[in-house]
Amino acid sequence: MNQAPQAPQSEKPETPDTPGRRASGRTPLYLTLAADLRGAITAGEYGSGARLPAEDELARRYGVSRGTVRQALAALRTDGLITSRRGTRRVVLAGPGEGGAVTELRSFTRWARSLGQRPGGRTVSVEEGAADAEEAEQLRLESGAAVHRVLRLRTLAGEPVMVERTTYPREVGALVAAMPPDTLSYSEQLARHGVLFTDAHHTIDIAFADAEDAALLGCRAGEALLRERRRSTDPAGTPVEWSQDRYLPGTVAFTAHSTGAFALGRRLGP
Amino acid sequence: MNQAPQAPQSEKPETPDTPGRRASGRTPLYLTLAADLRGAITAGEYGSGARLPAEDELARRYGVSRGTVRQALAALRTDGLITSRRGTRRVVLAGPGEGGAVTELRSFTRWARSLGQRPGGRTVSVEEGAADAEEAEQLRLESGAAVHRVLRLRTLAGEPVMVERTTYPREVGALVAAMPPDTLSYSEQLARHGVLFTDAHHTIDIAFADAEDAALLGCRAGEALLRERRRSTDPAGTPVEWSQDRYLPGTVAFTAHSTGAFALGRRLGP
DNA sequence: GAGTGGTCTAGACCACCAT
DNA sequence: TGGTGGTCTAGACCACTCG
Repeated sequence: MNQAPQAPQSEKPETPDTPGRRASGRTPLYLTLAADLRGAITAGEYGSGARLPAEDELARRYGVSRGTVRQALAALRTDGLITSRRGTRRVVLAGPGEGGAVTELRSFTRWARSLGQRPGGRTVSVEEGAADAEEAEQLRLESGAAVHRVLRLRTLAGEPVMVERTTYPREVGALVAAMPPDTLSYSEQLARHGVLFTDAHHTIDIAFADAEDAALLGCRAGEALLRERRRSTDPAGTPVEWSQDRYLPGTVAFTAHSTGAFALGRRLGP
Repeated sequence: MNQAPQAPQSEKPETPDTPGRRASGRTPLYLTLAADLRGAITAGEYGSGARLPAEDELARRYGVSRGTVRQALAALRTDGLITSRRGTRRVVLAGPGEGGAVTELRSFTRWARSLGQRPGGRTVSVEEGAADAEEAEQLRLESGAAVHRVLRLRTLAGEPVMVERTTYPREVGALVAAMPPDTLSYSEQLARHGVLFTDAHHTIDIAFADAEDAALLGCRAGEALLRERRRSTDPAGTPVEWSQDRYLPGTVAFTAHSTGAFALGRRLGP
Protein backbone atom coordinates (compact mmCIF):
# COMPACT_ATOMS: atom_id res chain seq x y z
CA MET A 1 0.00 0.00 0.00
CA ASN A 2 2.95 2.28 0.52
CA GLN A 3 4.41 2.46 -2.94
CA ALA A 4 2.42 2.32 -6.11
CA PRO A 5 3.39 -1.23 -7.03
CA GLN A 6 3.62 -1.23 -10.78
CA ALA A 7 1.77 1.78 -12.06
CA PRO A 8 3.24 2.07 -15.57
CA GLN A 9 2.45 5.72 -15.79
CA SER A 10 2.83 7.64 -12.58
CA GLU A 11 -0.82 8.50 -12.52
CA LYS A 12 -2.59 8.60 -9.21
CA PRO A 13 0.54 9.13 -7.14
CA GLU A 14 -1.19 10.69 -4.19
CA THR A 15 -3.74 8.34 -2.78
CA PRO A 16 -1.25 6.90 -0.33
CA ASP A 17 -3.32 7.43 2.75
CA THR A 18 -6.34 5.44 1.84
CA PRO A 19 -8.04 3.91 4.85
CA GLY A 20 -7.20 0.36 5.77
CA ARG A 21 -3.63 0.59 4.62
CA ARG A 22 -1.16 -1.39 6.61
CA ALA A 23 2.53 -2.04 6.91
CA SER A 24 3.47 -4.26 3.98
CA GLY A 25 6.95 -5.56 3.45
CA ARG A 26 6.41 -7.86 0.52
CA THR A 27 3.06 -9.18 1.59
CA PRO A 28 0.80 -9.16 -1.43
CA LEU A 29 -1.71 -6.36 -1.44
CA TYR A 30 -4.67 -8.68 -1.58
CA LEU A 31 -3.58 -10.51 1.55
CA THR A 32 -3.36 -7.40 3.65
CA LEU A 33 -6.70 -6.39 2.22
CA ALA A 34 -8.14 -9.79 3.11
CA ALA A 35 -6.74 -9.53 6.63
CA ASP A 36 -8.28 -6.11 6.95
CA LEU A 37 -11.72 -7.34 5.90
CA ARG A 38 -11.41 -10.44 8.03
CA GLY A 39 -10.61 -8.23 10.95
CA ALA A 40 -13.60 -6.02 10.28
CA ILE A 41 -15.85 -9.06 10.25
CA THR A 42 -14.53 -10.72 13.37
CA ALA A 43 -14.54 -7.36 15.12
CA GLY A 44 -18.27 -7.27 14.57
CA GLU A 45 -18.22 -4.39 12.11
CA TYR A 46 -20.10 -6.68 9.76
CA GLY A 47 -22.23 -9.13 11.69
CA SER A 48 -23.67 -12.41 10.55
CA GLY A 49 -25.94 -11.74 7.62
CA ALA A 50 -24.61 -8.27 6.91
CA ARG A 51 -23.89 -7.14 3.37
CA LEU A 52 -20.35 -6.20 2.43
CA PRO A 53 -19.64 -3.09 0.34
CA ALA A 54 -19.60 -3.63 -3.41
CA GLU A 55 -16.35 -4.55 -5.12
CA ASP A 56 -16.11 -1.19 -6.84
CA GLU A 57 -16.68 0.56 -3.55
CA LEU A 58 -13.93 -1.42 -1.86
CA ALA A 59 -11.60 -0.81 -4.78
CA ARG A 60 -12.18 2.91 -4.51
CA ARG A 61 -11.93 2.92 -0.75
CA TYR A 62 -8.64 1.05 -0.67
CA GLY A 63 -7.23 2.58 -3.80
CA VAL A 64 -6.66 -0.73 -5.55
CA SER A 65 -8.03 -2.34 -8.67
CA ARG A 66 -11.12 -4.47 -8.71
CA GLY A 67 -9.09 -7.56 -9.49
CA THR A 68 -7.16 -7.21 -6.29
CA VAL A 69 -10.35 -6.77 -4.30
CA ARG A 70 -11.76 -9.90 -5.88
CA GLN A 71 -8.64 -11.85 -4.95
CA ALA A 72 -9.01 -10.77 -1.34
CA LEU A 73 -12.70 -11.65 -1.27
CA ALA A 74 -11.97 -15.05 -2.79
CA ALA A 75 -9.73 -15.78 0.18
CA LEU A 76 -12.52 -14.94 2.61
CA ARG A 77 -14.86 -17.07 0.60
CA THR A 78 -12.73 -20.20 0.80
CA ASP A 79 -12.50 -19.61 4.53
CA GLY A 80 -16.26 -19.78 4.65
CA LEU A 81 -16.63 -16.26 5.96
CA ILE A 82 -18.77 -14.86 3.16
CA THR A 83 -20.99 -15.97 0.32
CA SER A 84 -21.09 -14.52 -3.11
CA ARG A 85 -23.55 -14.65 -5.94
CA ARG A 86 -24.18 -12.66 -9.03
CA GLY A 87 -26.41 -9.66 -8.70
CA THR A 88 -26.17 -9.13 -4.95
CA ARG A 89 -23.58 -7.90 -2.56
CA ARG A 90 -21.62 -10.45 -0.62
CA VAL A 91 -23.14 -11.60 2.64
CA VAL A 92 -21.27 -12.37 5.85
CA LEU A 93 -21.77 -15.97 6.91
CA ALA A 94 -20.02 -16.19 10.25
CA GLY A 95 -20.34 -13.66 12.98
CA PRO A 96 -17.63 -12.42 15.33
CA GLY A 97 -17.67 -15.54 17.44
CA GLU A 98 -18.09 -18.41 15.03
CA GLY A 99 -15.62 -19.76 12.57
CA GLY A 100 -13.48 -16.70 12.84
CA ALA A 101 -10.22 -18.51 13.27
CA VAL A 102 -10.00 -21.42 10.91
CA THR A 103 -7.14 -23.38 12.32
CA GLU A 104 -5.41 -24.47 9.19
CA LEU A 105 -4.70 -28.19 9.23
CA ARG A 106 -0.97 -28.42 9.36
CA SER A 107 1.47 -28.99 12.15
CA PHE A 108 0.04 -30.39 15.38
CA THR A 109 2.35 -28.14 17.34
CA ARG A 110 1.41 -24.99 15.50
CA TRP A 111 -2.26 -25.83 15.71
CA ALA A 112 -2.15 -26.38 19.43
CA ARG A 113 -0.19 -23.22 20.05
CA SER A 114 -2.59 -21.14 17.98
CA LEU A 115 -5.34 -22.29 20.32
CA GLY A 116 -3.39 -21.28 23.37
CA GLN A 117 -2.83 -24.90 24.25
CA ARG A 118 0.39 -26.40 25.51
CA PRO A 119 1.44 -29.07 23.01
CA GLY A 120 3.81 -31.78 24.10
CA GLY A 121 4.74 -35.34 23.45
CA ARG A 122 7.53 -37.79 23.28
CA THR A 123 9.18 -39.79 20.56
CA VAL A 124 8.64 -43.45 21.28
CA SER A 125 10.77 -44.91 18.55
CA VAL A 126 12.72 -44.05 15.42
CA GLU A 127 13.67 -46.85 13.12
CA GLU A 128 15.03 -47.42 9.68
CA GLY A 129 13.36 -49.94 7.47
CA ALA A 130 12.21 -51.00 4.03
CA ALA A 131 9.02 -49.52 2.61
CA ASP A 132 6.05 -51.86 2.54
CA ALA A 133 3.56 -51.77 -0.30
CA GLU A 134 1.41 -48.99 1.12
CA GLU A 135 4.33 -46.82 2.15
CA ALA A 136 5.91 -47.26 -1.26
CA GLU A 137 2.76 -46.22 -3.02
CA GLN A 138 2.11 -43.23 -0.80
CA LEU A 139 5.68 -41.95 -0.98
CA ARG A 140 6.03 -42.85 -4.63
CA LEU A 141 9.00 -45.11 -3.96
CA GLU A 142 10.00 -48.57 -5.03
CA SER A 143 8.75 -51.23 -2.69
CA GLY A 144 11.57 -52.01 -0.28
CA ALA A 145 13.17 -48.58 -0.54
CA ALA A 146 14.79 -47.25 2.60
CA VAL A 147 12.47 -45.24 4.83
CA HIS A 148 12.44 -43.89 8.38
CA ARG A 149 9.56 -44.57 10.72
CA VAL A 150 8.81 -42.40 13.69
CA LEU A 151 6.29 -43.25 16.40
CA ARG A 152 5.23 -40.41 18.63
CA LEU A 153 2.77 -39.75 21.40
CA ARG A 154 1.23 -36.29 21.34
CA THR A 155 -0.15 -34.55 24.39
CA LEU A 156 -2.19 -31.47 25.15
CA ALA A 157 -1.68 -29.93 28.58
CA GLY A 158 0.14 -33.09 29.55
CA GLU A 159 -2.71 -35.43 28.63
CA PRO A 160 -2.26 -38.03 25.87
CA VAL A 161 -4.29 -37.12 22.82
CA MET A 162 -2.89 -38.75 19.73
CA VAL A 163 -0.57 -41.45 18.46
CA GLU A 164 1.31 -40.52 15.31
CA ARG A 165 3.01 -43.00 13.02
CA THR A 166 4.95 -41.24 10.31
CA THR A 167 7.03 -42.64 7.48
CA TYR A 168 9.60 -40.45 5.75
CA PRO A 169 11.60 -41.15 2.61
CA ARG A 170 15.30 -41.69 3.26
CA GLU A 171 16.57 -38.15 2.69
CA VAL A 172 13.94 -36.52 4.86
CA GLY A 173 14.16 -39.28 7.44
CA ALA A 174 17.88 -38.73 7.84
CA LEU A 175 17.19 -35.15 8.85
CA VAL A 176 14.52 -36.24 11.29
CA ALA A 177 16.73 -38.91 12.83
CA ALA A 178 19.43 -36.32 13.42
CA MET A 179 17.14 -34.11 15.48
CA PRO A 180 17.16 -34.20 19.27
CA PRO A 181 14.53 -36.60 20.62
CA ASP A 182 12.66 -33.84 22.42
CA THR A 183 12.00 -31.92 19.22
CA LEU A 184 8.41 -30.77 19.37
CA SER A 185 7.74 -29.96 15.76
CA TYR A 186 9.62 -31.87 13.11
CA SER A 187 7.86 -29.96 10.37
CA GLU A 188 9.12 -26.64 11.70
CA GLN A 189 12.65 -27.99 11.92
CA LEU A 190 12.43 -29.54 8.48
CA ALA A 191 11.31 -26.20 7.09
CA ARG A 192 14.54 -24.77 8.46
CA HIS A 193 16.39 -27.35 6.36
CA GLY A 194 14.46 -26.36 3.28
CA VAL A 195 11.96 -29.21 3.39
CA LEU A 196 8.55 -27.61 3.04
CA PHE A 197 5.14 -29.26 3.35
CA THR A 198 2.86 -27.38 1.00
CA ASP A 199 0.19 -29.85 -0.04
CA ALA A 200 -1.47 -32.63 1.87
CA HIS A 201 -4.16 -35.17 1.16
CA HIS A 202 -6.20 -36.28 4.15
CA THR A 203 -8.46 -39.22 4.86
CA ILE A 204 -10.50 -39.28 8.04
CA ASP A 205 -12.30 -42.28 9.47
CA ILE A 206 -12.45 -44.59 12.47
CA ALA A 207 -9.79 -47.09 13.50
CA PHE A 208 -9.61 -49.32 16.54
CA ALA A 209 -6.86 -49.17 19.09
CA ASP A 210 -4.27 -51.94 18.98
CA ALA A 211 -2.23 -52.91 22.01
CA GLU A 212 0.38 -50.26 21.30
CA ASP A 213 -2.21 -47.51 20.90
CA ALA A 214 -3.89 -48.59 24.10
CA ALA A 215 -0.66 -48.56 26.09
CA LEU A 216 0.33 -45.14 24.84
CA LEU A 217 -3.03 -43.43 25.02
CA GLY A 218 -4.19 -45.14 28.17
CA CYS A 219 -7.32 -46.58 26.66
CA ARG A 220 -8.65 -50.08 26.12
CA ALA A 221 -7.46 -52.11 23.15
CA GLY A 222 -10.23 -52.20 20.59
CA GLU A 223 -11.53 -48.79 21.53
CA ALA A 224 -12.53 -46.60 18.59
CA LEU A 225 -10.19 -43.77 17.66
CA LEU A 226 -10.53 -40.95 15.18
CA ARG A 227 -7.99 -41.66 12.47
CA GLU A 228 -6.40 -39.20 10.07
CA ARG A 229 -4.14 -40.46 7.32
CA ARG A 230 -2.11 -37.85 5.54
CA ARG A 231 0.26 -37.68 2.63
CA SER A 232 2.22 -34.45 2.43
CA THR A 233 4.19 -33.24 -0.54
CA ASP A 234 6.73 -30.46 -1.03
CA PRO A 235 6.35 -27.59 -3.49
CA ALA A 236 7.78 -29.74 -6.25
CA GLY A 237 5.14 -32.38 -5.71
CA THR A 238 7.47 -34.93 -4.17
CA PRO A 239 5.96 -36.89 -1.27
CA VAL A 240 7.82 -36.09 1.92
CA GLU A 241 5.65 -37.68 4.60
CA TRP A 242 3.08 -40.40 5.05
CA SER A 243 1.41 -40.37 8.43
CA GLN A 244 -1.30 -42.15 10.33
CA ASP A 245 -2.60 -40.31 13.35
CA ARG A 246 -5.06 -41.70 15.89
CA TYR A 247 -6.92 -39.39 18.24
CA LEU A 248 -8.74 -40.28 21.42
CA PRO A 249 -12.48 -39.69 20.99
CA GLY A 250 -13.66 -36.35 22.28
CA THR A 251 -10.34 -34.59 22.05
CA VAL A 252 -10.55 -33.11 18.57
CA ALA A 253 -12.98 -32.64 15.74
CA PHE A 254 -12.14 -31.93 12.13
CA THR A 255 -13.80 -28.97 10.53
CA ALA A 256 -14.17 -27.98 6.92
CA HIS A 257 -16.09 -25.60 4.78
CA SER A 258 -17.43 -26.41 1.36
CA THR A 259 -18.52 -24.03 -1.33
CA GLY A 260 -19.51 -24.63 -4.92
CA ALA A 261 -16.13 -25.97 -5.88
CA PHE A 262 -14.40 -27.78 -3.13
CA ALA A 263 -12.33 -30.79 -2.35
CA LEU A 264 -13.88 -32.24 0.78
CA GLY A 265 -15.52 -35.52 0.00
CA ARG A 266 -16.58 -38.91 1.14
CA ARG A 267 -15.23 -42.13 -0.20
CA LEU A 268 -16.23 -45.69 0.35
CA GLY A 269 -14.52 -47.98 2.78
CA PRO A 270 -11.56 -47.20 5.02
CA MET B 1 -14.13 -21.19 -27.40
CA ASN B 2 -16.25 -20.80 -30.49
CA GLN B 3 -16.84 -17.10 -30.67
CA ALA B 4 -14.37 -14.47 -29.61
CA PRO B 5 -16.18 -13.59 -26.41
CA GLN B 6 -15.58 -9.88 -25.91
CA ALA B 7 -12.71 -8.86 -28.13
CA PRO B 8 -13.23 -5.09 -28.26
CA GLN B 9 -11.41 -4.80 -31.52
CA SER B 10 -12.00 -7.66 -33.90
CA GLU B 11 -8.39 -8.66 -33.88
CA LYS B 12 -7.53 -12.33 -33.99
CA PRO B 13 -10.80 -13.40 -35.56
CA GLU B 14 -9.53 -16.60 -37.02
CA THR B 15 -8.20 -18.83 -34.31
CA PRO B 16 -11.52 -20.57 -33.89
CA ASP B 17 -10.27 -24.06 -34.29
CA THR B 18 -7.74 -24.17 -31.54
CA PRO B 19 -7.20 -27.63 -30.12
CA GLY B 20 -9.06 -28.62 -27.02
CA ARG B 21 -12.13 -26.61 -27.88
CA ARG B 22 -15.36 -28.08 -26.77
CA ALA B 23 -19.05 -27.51 -26.99
CA SER B 24 -19.81 -24.53 -24.77
CA GLY B 25 -23.29 -23.24 -24.25
CA ARG B 26 -22.75 -20.73 -21.49
CA THR B 27 -20.20 -22.70 -19.54
CA PRO B 28 -17.38 -20.35 -18.65
CA LEU B 29 -14.30 -20.76 -20.77
CA TYR B 30 -12.08 -21.52 -17.84
CA LEU B 31 -14.28 -24.41 -16.73
CA THR B 32 -14.18 -26.15 -20.07
CA LEU B 33 -10.45 -25.55 -20.08
CA ALA B 34 -10.17 -27.02 -16.59
CA ALA B 35 -12.22 -30.03 -17.63
CA ASP B 36 -9.96 -30.49 -20.62
CA LEU B 37 -6.82 -30.44 -18.52
CA ARG B 38 -8.37 -32.63 -15.86
CA GLY B 39 -9.22 -35.09 -18.58
CA ALA B 40 -5.68 -35.03 -19.92
CA ILE B 41 -4.34 -35.79 -16.47
CA THR B 42 -6.71 -38.58 -15.57
CA ALA B 43 -6.26 -40.05 -19.03
CA GLY B 44 -2.62 -40.45 -18.22
CA GLU B 45 -1.38 -37.85 -20.68
CA TYR B 46 0.36 -36.23 -17.74
CA GLY B 47 1.30 -38.80 -15.13
CA SER B 48 2.09 -38.30 -11.48
CA GLY B 49 5.09 -35.98 -11.24
CA ALA B 50 4.85 -34.72 -14.80
CA ARG B 51 5.22 -31.04 -15.60
CA LEU B 52 2.36 -29.18 -17.22
CA PRO B 53 2.94 -26.76 -20.09
CA ALA B 54 3.63 -23.17 -19.08
CA GLU B 55 0.74 -20.76 -18.71
CA ASP B 56 1.74 -18.79 -21.78
CA GLU B 57 1.99 -21.96 -23.78
CA LEU B 58 -1.48 -23.06 -22.70
CA ALA B 59 -2.88 -19.62 -23.43
CA ARG B 60 -1.45 -19.74 -26.93
CA ARG B 61 -2.53 -23.32 -27.49
CA TYR B 62 -6.13 -22.69 -26.43
CA GLY B 63 -6.35 -19.20 -27.83
CA VAL B 64 -7.32 -17.61 -24.53
CA SER B 65 -5.75 -15.07 -22.24
CA ARG B 66 -3.34 -15.97 -19.50
CA GLY B 67 -5.86 -14.92 -16.86
CA THR B 68 -8.31 -17.50 -18.06
CA VAL B 69 -5.65 -20.19 -18.03
CA ARG B 70 -4.76 -19.25 -14.49
CA GLN B 71 -8.39 -19.51 -13.43
CA ALA B 72 -8.59 -23.00 -14.85
CA LEU B 73 -5.36 -24.08 -13.18
CA ALA B 74 -6.55 -22.66 -9.87
CA ALA B 75 -9.51 -25.01 -10.06
CA LEU B 76 -7.23 -28.01 -10.55
CA ARG B 77 -5.12 -26.80 -7.69
CA THR B 78 -7.97 -26.68 -5.19
CA ASP B 79 -8.86 -30.19 -6.30
CA GLY B 80 -5.38 -31.27 -5.29
CA LEU B 81 -4.46 -32.37 -8.79
CA ILE B 82 -1.46 -30.10 -9.28
CA THR B 83 1.00 -28.00 -7.33
CA SER B 84 2.22 -24.60 -8.26
CA ARG B 85 5.11 -22.47 -7.20
CA ARG B 86 6.92 -19.51 -8.58
CA GLY B 87 9.72 -20.20 -10.99
CA THR B 88 8.77 -23.70 -12.06
CA ARG B 89 6.11 -25.29 -14.14
CA ARG B 90 3.17 -26.85 -12.38
CA VAL B 91 3.58 -30.47 -11.38
CA VAL B 92 0.91 -33.15 -11.46
CA LEU B 93 0.24 -34.56 -8.01
CA ALA B 94 -2.22 -37.36 -8.63
CA GLY B 95 -1.88 -39.88 -11.39
CA PRO B 96 -4.66 -41.41 -13.49
CA GLY B 97 -5.82 -43.68 -10.72
CA GLU B 98 -5.61 -41.67 -7.56
CA GLY B 99 -7.70 -38.78 -6.44
CA GLY B 100 -8.97 -38.19 -9.92
CA ALA B 101 -12.61 -38.03 -8.97
CA VAL B 102 -13.03 -35.92 -5.89
CA THR B 103 -16.54 -36.75 -4.86
CA GLU B 104 -17.76 -33.40 -3.74
CA LEU B 105 -19.31 -33.49 -0.31
CA ARG B 106 -22.90 -32.67 -0.92
CA SER B 107 -25.98 -34.79 -1.28
CA PHE B 108 -25.71 -38.36 -0.04
CA THR B 109 -27.77 -39.50 -2.98
CA ARG B 110 -25.71 -37.74 -5.59
CA TRP B 111 -22.49 -38.90 -3.99
CA ALA B 112 -23.57 -42.53 -3.98
CA ARG B 113 -24.78 -42.40 -7.54
CA SER B 114 -21.55 -40.84 -8.75
CA LEU B 115 -19.76 -43.85 -7.33
CA GLY B 116 -22.03 -46.23 -9.14
CA GLN B 117 -23.65 -47.22 -5.88
CA ARG B 118 -27.33 -47.74 -5.30
CA PRO B 119 -28.42 -45.27 -2.63
CA GLY B 120 -31.55 -45.94 -0.66
CA GLY B 121 -33.14 -45.32 2.66
CA ARG B 122 -36.35 -44.65 4.44
CA THR B 123 -37.78 -41.76 6.35
CA VAL B 124 -38.34 -42.87 9.92
CA SER B 125 -40.10 -39.81 11.21
CA VAL B 126 -41.02 -36.25 10.36
CA GLU B 127 -42.09 -33.99 13.14
CA GLU B 128 -42.76 -30.36 13.84
CA GLY B 129 -41.31 -28.82 16.95
CA ALA B 130 -39.71 -25.87 18.66
CA ALA B 131 -36.02 -25.18 18.11
CA ASP B 132 -33.79 -26.01 21.04
CA ALA B 133 -30.78 -23.89 21.89
CA GLU B 134 -28.40 -25.58 19.47
CA GLU B 135 -30.84 -25.70 16.59
CA ALA B 136 -31.69 -22.05 17.13
CA GLU B 137 -28.06 -21.05 17.03
CA GLN B 138 -27.22 -23.13 14.00
CA LEU B 139 -30.22 -21.99 12.01
CA ARG B 140 -29.97 -18.43 13.27
CA LEU B 141 -33.47 -18.52 14.72
CA GLU B 142 -35.01 -17.50 17.97
CA SER B 143 -35.02 -20.26 20.53
CA GLY B 144 -38.39 -21.94 20.35
CA ALA B 145 -39.01 -21.03 16.70
CA ALA B 146 -40.92 -23.57 14.65
CA VAL B 147 -38.74 -26.16 12.93
CA HIS B 148 -39.17 -29.49 11.17
CA ARG B 149 -37.13 -32.50 12.15
CA VAL B 150 -36.56 -35.42 9.85
CA LEU B 151 -34.99 -38.72 10.86
CA ARG B 152 -33.78 -40.93 8.06
CA LEU B 153 -31.92 -44.16 7.60
CA ARG B 154 -29.61 -44.24 4.62
CA THR B 155 -28.57 -47.41 2.85
CA LEU B 156 -26.05 -48.42 0.23
CA ALA B 157 -26.93 -51.47 -1.82
CA GLY B 158 -29.63 -52.18 0.72
CA GLU B 159 -27.32 -52.18 3.72
CA PRO B 160 -27.76 -49.60 6.50
CA VAL B 161 -24.94 -47.09 6.45
CA MET B 162 -25.97 -43.88 8.11
CA VAL B 163 -28.54 -42.29 10.37
CA GLU B 164 -29.39 -38.71 9.47
CA ARG B 165 -31.08 -36.26 11.79
CA THR B 166 -31.89 -33.02 10.03
CA THR B 167 -33.56 -29.87 11.27
CA TYR B 168 -35.06 -27.40 8.82
CA PRO B 169 -36.42 -23.93 9.45
CA ARG B 170 -40.19 -23.68 9.08
CA GLU B 171 -40.38 -22.56 5.45
CA VAL B 172 -37.99 -25.20 4.17
CA GLY B 173 -39.44 -27.84 6.46
CA ALA B 174 -42.90 -27.25 5.06
CA LEU B 175 -41.60 -28.13 1.61
CA VAL B 176 -39.91 -31.24 2.95
CA ALA B 177 -42.98 -32.36 4.84
CA ALA B 178 -45.02 -32.07 1.67
CA MET B 179 -42.79 -34.48 -0.22
CA PRO B 180 -43.66 -38.14 -0.63
CA PRO B 181 -42.07 -40.26 2.11
CA ASP B 182 -40.03 -42.26 -0.38
CA THR B 183 -38.22 -39.19 -1.67
CA LEU B 184 -34.60 -40.15 -2.03
CA SER B 185 -32.95 -36.77 -2.20
CA TYR B 186 -34.60 -33.88 -0.43
CA SER B 187 -31.88 -31.53 -1.54
CA GLU B 188 -32.54 -32.25 -5.20
CA GLN B 189 -36.25 -31.71 -4.69
CA LEU B 190 -35.66 -28.54 -2.71
CA ALA B 191 -33.47 -27.24 -5.49
CA ARG B 192 -36.47 -27.64 -7.76
CA HIS B 193 -38.39 -25.35 -5.42
CA GLY B 194 -35.62 -22.77 -5.56
CA VAL B 195 -33.99 -23.71 -2.26
CA LEU B 196 -30.30 -24.11 -3.02
CA PHE B 197 -27.57 -25.36 -0.72
CA THR B 198 -24.45 -23.53 -1.71
CA ASP B 199 -22.28 -23.37 1.39
CA ALA B 200 -21.83 -25.84 4.20
CA HIS B 201 -19.76 -26.00 7.33
CA HIS B 202 -18.78 -29.48 8.47
CA THR B 203 -17.53 -30.93 11.72
CA ILE B 204 -16.31 -34.52 11.83
CA ASP B 205 -15.68 -36.55 14.94
CA ILE B 206 -16.77 -39.66 16.81
CA ALA B 207 -20.11 -40.19 18.52
CA PHE B 208 -21.52 -43.24 20.25
CA ALA B 209 -24.65 -45.01 19.17
CA ASP B 210 -27.74 -44.47 21.27
CA ALA B 211 -30.58 -46.96 21.38
CA GLU B 212 -32.25 -45.44 18.34
CA ASP B 213 -29.03 -45.49 16.30
CA ALA B 214 -28.44 -49.08 17.29
CA ALA B 215 -31.90 -50.19 16.30
CA LEU B 216 -31.73 -48.49 12.92
CA LEU B 217 -28.17 -49.38 12.00
CA GLY B 218 -28.19 -52.82 13.51
CA CYS B 219 -25.26 -52.25 15.79
CA ARG B 220 -24.77 -52.33 19.54
CA ALA B 221 -25.72 -49.30 21.62
CA GLY B 222 -22.55 -47.51 22.63
CA GLU B 223 -20.68 -48.50 19.51
CA ALA B 224 -18.53 -45.74 18.00
CA LEU B 225 -19.86 -44.06 14.85
CA LEU B 226 -18.30 -41.54 12.53
CA ARG B 227 -20.26 -38.34 13.00
CA GLU B 228 -20.62 -35.45 10.59
CA ARG B 229 -22.43 -32.33 11.65
CA ARG B 230 -23.32 -29.91 8.92
CA ARG B 231 -24.88 -26.51 8.59
CA SER B 232 -25.87 -25.59 5.07
CA THR B 233 -26.78 -22.15 3.83
CA ASP B 234 -28.37 -20.83 0.67
CA PRO B 235 -26.78 -18.33 -1.71
CA ALA B 236 -28.04 -15.46 0.42
CA GLY B 237 -26.31 -16.85 3.47
CA THR B 238 -29.48 -17.94 5.23
CA PRO B 239 -29.18 -21.26 7.08
CA VAL B 240 -31.45 -23.83 5.49
CA GLU B 241 -30.40 -27.07 7.15
CA TRP B 242 -28.73 -28.35 10.29
CA SER B 243 -27.90 -32.02 10.20
CA GLN B 244 -26.22 -34.65 12.28
CA ASP B 245 -25.21 -37.78 10.40
CA ARG B 246 -23.79 -40.93 11.96
CA TYR B 247 -22.00 -43.50 9.81
CA LEU B 248 -21.21 -47.08 10.66
CA PRO B 249 -17.45 -47.55 10.99
CA GLY B 250 -15.79 -48.86 7.85
CA THR B 251 -18.45 -47.67 5.45
CA VAL B 252 -17.11 -44.25 4.52
CA ALA B 253 -14.05 -42.11 4.97
CA PHE B 254 -13.87 -38.35 4.57
CA THR B 255 -11.22 -36.99 2.28
CA ALA B 256 -9.82 -33.53 1.87
CA HIS B 257 -6.95 -31.76 0.27
CA SER B 258 -5.13 -28.86 1.79
CA THR B 259 -2.90 -26.35 0.11
CA GLY B 260 -1.30 -23.19 1.40
CA ALA B 261 -4.59 -21.50 2.08
CA PHE B 262 -7.29 -23.85 3.08
CA ALA B 263 -10.15 -24.32 5.44
CA LEU B 264 -9.79 -27.83 6.75
CA GLY B 265 -8.89 -27.72 10.38
CA ARG B 266 -8.98 -29.34 13.74
CA ARG B 267 -10.73 -27.95 16.71
CA LEU B 268 -10.80 -28.98 20.30
CA GLY B 269 -13.56 -31.01 21.84
CA PRO B 270 -16.58 -32.53 20.13
C1' DG C 1 20.04 -14.86 -17.58
C1' DA C 2 16.02 -17.12 -19.37
C1' DG C 3 11.87 -19.20 -18.07
C1' DT C 4 7.91 -19.27 -15.22
C1' DG C 5 4.35 -18.36 -11.92
C1' DG C 6 2.54 -14.47 -8.68
C1' DT C 7 0.62 -9.96 -8.42
C1' DC C 8 -1.57 -5.84 -10.11
C1' DT C 9 -3.90 -2.62 -13.28
C1' DA C 10 -7.57 -0.95 -16.56
C1' DG C 11 -11.28 -1.66 -19.12
C1' DA C 12 -15.05 -4.34 -21.25
C1' DC C 13 -19.30 -7.15 -21.60
C1' DC C 14 -22.51 -10.25 -19.66
C1' DA C 15 -25.85 -12.64 -16.33
C1' DC C 16 -28.38 -12.11 -12.59
C1' DC C 17 -31.01 -9.78 -8.69
C1' DA C 18 -33.81 -6.42 -6.92
C1' DT C 19 -36.76 -2.41 -7.44
C1' DT D 1 -33.69 -0.49 -15.05
C1' DG D 2 -29.58 0.00 -12.33
C1' DG D 3 -26.51 -2.24 -9.31
C1' DT D 4 -23.55 -6.10 -8.66
C1' DG D 5 -20.68 -10.03 -9.19
C1' DG D 6 -18.72 -13.32 -12.94
C1' DT D 7 -15.83 -13.70 -16.88
C1' DC D 8 -12.34 -12.31 -20.14
C1' DT D 9 -8.65 -9.58 -22.28
C1' DA D 10 -4.07 -7.21 -22.67
C1' DG D 11 -0.17 -5.72 -20.75
C1' DA D 12 3.21 -4.84 -17.05
C1' DC D 13 6.58 -5.79 -13.36
C1' DC D 14 8.33 -8.75 -9.89
C1' DA D 15 10.22 -12.99 -7.34
C1' DC D 16 11.74 -17.18 -7.74
C1' DT D 17 14.02 -21.45 -9.85
C1' DC D 18 17.33 -23.60 -12.46
C1' DG D 19 20.90 -24.69 -15.69
